Amino acid sequence: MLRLSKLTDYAVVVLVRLSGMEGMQTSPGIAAATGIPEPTVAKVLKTLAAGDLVSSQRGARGGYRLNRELSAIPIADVIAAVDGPIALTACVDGSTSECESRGLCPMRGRWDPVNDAIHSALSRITLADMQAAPLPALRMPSPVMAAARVVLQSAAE
Amino acid sequence: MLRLSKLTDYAVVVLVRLSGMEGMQTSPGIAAATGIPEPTVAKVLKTLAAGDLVSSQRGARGGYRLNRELSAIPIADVIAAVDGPIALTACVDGSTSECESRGLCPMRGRWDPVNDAIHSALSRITLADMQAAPLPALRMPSPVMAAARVVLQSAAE
DNA sequence: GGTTATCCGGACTGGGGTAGTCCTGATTGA
DNA sequence: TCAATCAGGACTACCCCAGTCCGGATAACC
Repeated sequence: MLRLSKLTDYAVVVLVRLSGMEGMQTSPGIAAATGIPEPTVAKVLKTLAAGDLVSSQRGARGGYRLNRELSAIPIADVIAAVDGPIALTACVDGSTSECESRGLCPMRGRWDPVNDAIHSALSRITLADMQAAPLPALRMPSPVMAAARVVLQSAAE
Repeated sequence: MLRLSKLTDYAVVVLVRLSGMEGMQTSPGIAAATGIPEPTVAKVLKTLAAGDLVSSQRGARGGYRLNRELSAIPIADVIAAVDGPIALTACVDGSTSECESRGLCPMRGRWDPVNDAIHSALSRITLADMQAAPLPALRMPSPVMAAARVVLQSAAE
């Protein structure tokens, strides 16, 4: 199974939460709203700020806010900010360390097309594509929406 | 960084090696040819046999052989055989365990489009695409091939 | 039928990486 | 000046993977 760090999952949750509210939001506030432990939220936000996805404001009444809309944030950017460059193996992510069986390995560099394919796939999906009506305080204006929610529910379980 | 288990990388090397030789091959033989430790090769081969990518033959003069040609093996199959189902997060891989912040998490099931995109990207790339002329005993029939090798070399480093 | 070569399945362990916490300092507004 | 908040780093505990090892089963050869 391809594994994504849990922090990336948290990052998506946090970013969606940020987009849902006006103005600045503090990490304790986001933690309370999402159920993610506060120190972890702070860690994620700091990482996202370093990746230029959010801006921070220090001091009293400070907090974080989104730099771009969700639809302008491909999931690849989030993964890159939290987990580093997108690559499947250590062999091909630009590391300079030598592979132990370098002289015999017939696969050197061959993962590149795979990495490219994944990167382009992830670049085409934005957070807006992943976003849906927030589950808490859900409004159901129509039976269609209710049906949609059932589908989403079962897909998630 | 998306991480692929090292075993998957080994699996690709082993499968390419299997395709390069006629008849049965033993795990010690493959280990010697690839530089991968013998117990690890055996482990990979057992996993691949369970995934129906290779067939095994017990007893003296036994060994392993490919079930299909490289061009008929998408990399997605290899990953699925070695690492399990292709999914980015534990949330969406069919596990029955509950997410700790289930009621608040707005992302339940939202990774599905991402997983689908990655899966389809990986299904389009076969081992034949990743294979190239084996580096040991390399033949260079034309300057074009020599130039190609330089490109592959630099891409791998 | 015995011997040899090989695969099979599981258990075990050490190391690396991640998640999560904590602390100290810097910045800003009241 | 004080309180609220972010910044940056260090630290620890835990989990998972990589790699090894062992006893057993199977098949070919002599």
